[in-house]
Amino acid sequence: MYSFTEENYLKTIYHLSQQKHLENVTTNAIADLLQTKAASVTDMLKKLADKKLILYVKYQGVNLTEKGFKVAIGTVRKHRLWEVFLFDKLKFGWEEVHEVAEQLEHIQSDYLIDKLDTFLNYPSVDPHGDPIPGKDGTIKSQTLTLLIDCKKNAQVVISGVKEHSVAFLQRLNEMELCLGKKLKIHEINEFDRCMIVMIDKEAKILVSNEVAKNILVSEA
Amino acid sequence: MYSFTEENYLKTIYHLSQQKHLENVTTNAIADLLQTKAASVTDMLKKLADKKLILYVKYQGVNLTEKGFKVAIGTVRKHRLWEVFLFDKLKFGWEEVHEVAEQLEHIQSDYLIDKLDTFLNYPSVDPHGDPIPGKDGTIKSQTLTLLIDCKKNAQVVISGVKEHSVAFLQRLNEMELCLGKKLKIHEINEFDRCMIVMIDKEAKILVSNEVAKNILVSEA
DNA sequence: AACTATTTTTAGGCTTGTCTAAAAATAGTC
DNA sequence: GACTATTTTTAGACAAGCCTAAAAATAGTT
Repeated sequence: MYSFTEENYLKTIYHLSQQKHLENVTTNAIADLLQTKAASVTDMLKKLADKKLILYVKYQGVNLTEKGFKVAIGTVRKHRLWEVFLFDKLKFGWEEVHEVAEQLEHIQSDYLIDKLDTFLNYPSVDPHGDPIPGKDGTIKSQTLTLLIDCKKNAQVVISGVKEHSVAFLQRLNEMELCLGKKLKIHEINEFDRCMIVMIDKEAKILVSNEVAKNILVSEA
Repeated sequence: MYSFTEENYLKTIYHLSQQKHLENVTTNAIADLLQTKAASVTDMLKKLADKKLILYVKYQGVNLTEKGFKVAIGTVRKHRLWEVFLFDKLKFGWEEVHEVAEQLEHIQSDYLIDKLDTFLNYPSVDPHGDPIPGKDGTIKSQTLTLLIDCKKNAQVVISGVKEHSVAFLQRLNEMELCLGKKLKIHEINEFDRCMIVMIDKEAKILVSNEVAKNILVSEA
């Protein structure tokens, strides 16, 4: 099995390679995300390369191997299943689930994860709308649109968020925006692209373009 | 907060001091339970003493301080709540819960444990009948009797086990004995003290004295 | 009280994962 | 193409936890 730290590195490399398709993941990018120093990252990259979990060329960044990808995707699966548990069952707020799931994702027991998946009734997305990889490592990713890119009078459902910070999610809580809310775009301001949006055919609220840039929607 | 390892040492010292009342806990006893070497234990005892978690006198064994006791009892509380979760919600067998709970007990989040306690509806015992310490560290321990010490015709309820090994618990599974089962002692053999016991007023089964020595019961 | 067996501690070393400071490689600019 | 800024790697060190082997303390026996 792989250590807490190894799983975290692999998961981070996975997330970064998702963001910047094709390109190699850089040492500094990993250090930033893991809140550690570049020198520490280099050390770990050598060890992960020795274990054939990544392809590492000095000064050229890294990519996951098939083997490393499986570990990373497994960690993401565990993380997101635990998030669903915390949100659905323990009634955590969606801004609270990430931190605790960062710990829970490293519990080592495939049996546990199978049982948890069953208990949660095989969820397909986590509380932020991110897809949960299957046991076999496949991900069903829906193509979502940014709210900011929607046209006037469009009717949509909130299906995800691009930004995962606690501050942003709390901002959405204050506006009573959460996954599954149905929106109709009533007006779009020409100057700053802020929107006036109707929630559940009732309240009209103002959504700043900064907020709208980070909300993912699908057609209603 | 305290590390995974520190919590394990404190929990072990707690369990040992429960067993052998009054007396100091010895280095070797800790090493045995934690499956490590005496030299490693001595190292850690010094560190725990520096942090005022234990009272340690060279060659004389250790005792928990108030501070160390709180950490230990907190870890036991977390362990047993997770066991209830695994058993009640995820449908683990009672012989399967311990191993995974050994990992889950080290997740750091008081908020999580509060929420879990609520979700489980404030259980007072774990799947083996052991009491779950309260948030304040108090334990309501019931005084239970060993099945072997019961008299003929006694009517009792299985309320705990003295032995926690997987092998023993599986043995009980085979005999369909579990927590809450009502027993009536039909006969006690004079020679080897094995018992013929009626389960739920139906099946009569033979319980060896080795098994009866490790089952805790309360009056029906 | 002395001798032996057992327990516990010390000493020195190893691994994992981290750090700082300095060196080397790469990228960007004139 | 040379010079500078940035990124990355190397070198050496440190803390946590563990180990083995040897020394010291304690306990048990006669």
